[in-house]
Amino acid sequence: MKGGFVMTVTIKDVAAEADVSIATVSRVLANKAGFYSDKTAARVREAADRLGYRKNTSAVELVTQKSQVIGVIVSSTKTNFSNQIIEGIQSVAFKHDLSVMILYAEDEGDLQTRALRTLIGRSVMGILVLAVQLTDANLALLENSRIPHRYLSTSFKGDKLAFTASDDYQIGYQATDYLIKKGHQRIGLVAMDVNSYIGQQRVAGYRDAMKAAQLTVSDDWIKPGLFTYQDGFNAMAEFGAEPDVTAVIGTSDMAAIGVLNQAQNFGLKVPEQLAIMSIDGTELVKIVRPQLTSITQAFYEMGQRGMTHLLTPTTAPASEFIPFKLDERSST
Amino acid sequence: MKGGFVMTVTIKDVAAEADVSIATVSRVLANKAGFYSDKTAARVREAADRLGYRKNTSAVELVTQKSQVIGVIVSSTKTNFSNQIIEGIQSVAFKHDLSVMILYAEDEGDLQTRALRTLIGRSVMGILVLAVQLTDANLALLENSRIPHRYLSTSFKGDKLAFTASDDYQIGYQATDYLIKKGHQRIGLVAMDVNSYIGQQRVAGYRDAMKAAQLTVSDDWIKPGLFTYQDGFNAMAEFGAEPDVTAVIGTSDMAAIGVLNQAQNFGLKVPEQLAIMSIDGTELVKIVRPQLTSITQAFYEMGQRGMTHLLTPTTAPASEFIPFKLDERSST
DNA sequence: TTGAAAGCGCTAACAA
DNA sequence: TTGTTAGCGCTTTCAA
Repeated sequence: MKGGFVMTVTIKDVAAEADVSIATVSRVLANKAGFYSDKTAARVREAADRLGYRKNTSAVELVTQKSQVIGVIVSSTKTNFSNQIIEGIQSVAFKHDLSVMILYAEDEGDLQTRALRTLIGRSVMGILVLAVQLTDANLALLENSRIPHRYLSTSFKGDKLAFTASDDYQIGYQATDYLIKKGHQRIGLVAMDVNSYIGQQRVAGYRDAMKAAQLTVSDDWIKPGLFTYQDGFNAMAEFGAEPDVTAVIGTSDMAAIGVLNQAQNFGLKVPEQLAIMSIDGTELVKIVRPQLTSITQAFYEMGQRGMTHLLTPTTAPASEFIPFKLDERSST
Repeated sequence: MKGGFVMTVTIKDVAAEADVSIATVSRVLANKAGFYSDKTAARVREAADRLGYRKNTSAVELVTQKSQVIGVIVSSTKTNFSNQIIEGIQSVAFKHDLSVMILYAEDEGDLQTRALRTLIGRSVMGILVLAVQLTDANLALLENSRIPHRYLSTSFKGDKLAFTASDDYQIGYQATDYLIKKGHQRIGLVAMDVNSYIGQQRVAGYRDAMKAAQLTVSDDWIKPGLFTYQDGFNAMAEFGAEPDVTAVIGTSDMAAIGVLNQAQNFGLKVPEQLAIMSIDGTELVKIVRPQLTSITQAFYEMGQRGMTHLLTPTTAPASEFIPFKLDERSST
């Protein structure tokens, strides 16, 4: 009460100060409406304020056996659009008074395991896995955790795993179809990770669109990578100064910009001599010249909807695709 | 033991399984070396594995009165370089077996308060405030929290607050000085937030460098903003197609790119008719054409060092500047 | 080297 | 509407 150094003030102190029991304090502070009178509530809140009381989260979580935290596992490298998704997540979390705990991991086992264990150990109330491809072992770890979870910006075959993502097959298909309608018959597709389901789906969409237009695909129009700027740049370097294709789809914004820069290094006019389009549609496509036509994914909404579904498992669809759009700009 | 549904396994179950007391289990699992024999330890660990035991973080934190979590408050808008800083933080956190909890906030009171309360309520062991400018009330809240904390990528006058940042005065000075040495005498400085200490310092450095070269500054060479692409773009629009300046410093990469694009819209040749340089030096400066000369900040290292200092308060300097470098590219 | 037991701060029966 | 009390799962004296 008078002592020199600051003790942490507990519910007990507040109870004493307000001259009620700790149970009452607990009820008031947890807003268990109906279980206390207004006067008491006021007294308690005043006392709490006066003492500078802060609820001890660990204690609450221990006794309730759950935490008001949503865990997000995100790749640190593919963070170009992750921010937008996370903002969407945060916006919903804020409304529900939840905290968001973000952990970085890669497409690599150790960090994933570590992140997962951290989250599971904290009994977070939900886990969102954002654009990272879990190893089989970690997938099992998560699935067995009994913690509600959902994958964002990653889709899976079948309906075992719940995800909220863009339909990458359709992305591949429609990007290609758009270019075909523009008159292109020889189209490159570059920098996707063909070991990922996303990459495979985009390729499949691309191939089907070509086939639907009765166009034959040459295998070296397809140049894999890891969605990076450098992969796009290198892919274009392989196409050369007199490319066999008249249009190239970069499977990420950075990749498409890589293509663009290398094309310009070759002296190719975009879009006259080479059309380029991009998949993602972050702000980056607007800061390069010419601005890139893009498949624009609704990342913010993806975060919002994924988070919302995580919180309402009963009404949520098992999995869901978020619509994307095609924004025509100056590169096609 | 046999029942259909999975109960959460506690230290007690492990103790029974290994036929020791819970105290022993606790000691083994907390690696209190010297307080148990090797055989016992082995038995305990086996039992824990067999049962799939996971330590309950809330319980640990409740009893030890501290958590193995570092809280990071970050702006969601200025996230261009935040990722790099966060990666630096994570790398150190990983080594020390700490979790990092990232909360988004803005230069706006409510979200800040919320984020701060969340962190304080969890008794995190440290807080890193990353490039967000706390309001006075929230500054007080944090300072009074008794939780170790540090500001990253933000500096302050005086030595009250501990920070790890770049020396923005020097950044402003050296960027300007470099252009002067290149022969420029009329230099613009655009898009910094002049309400922020960072912005003020950069302007001060700029002015002093000009003065040192006996150059007079015209006030409309200085065009404030919020470090955004649009601010850079607009600033250049104000300079016009026949700008009064021969060089412009964008106070962020995005701002500088805005300047670049508007300059090119005017048909100005860069760097021949207008030199442009950028402050930050993220990957963005390399994907535009021409590539931008930049003051390159060591963000990753900033995160690493800031985090390290947070963990070793006794040996850490009160505040520290992280060296930056000047990378000459094609825009000057 | 091990065990018994107290207690971290809080919630939630149960009673009153 | 309020109070009493039994834990939540763990760490840490204290004793053995």
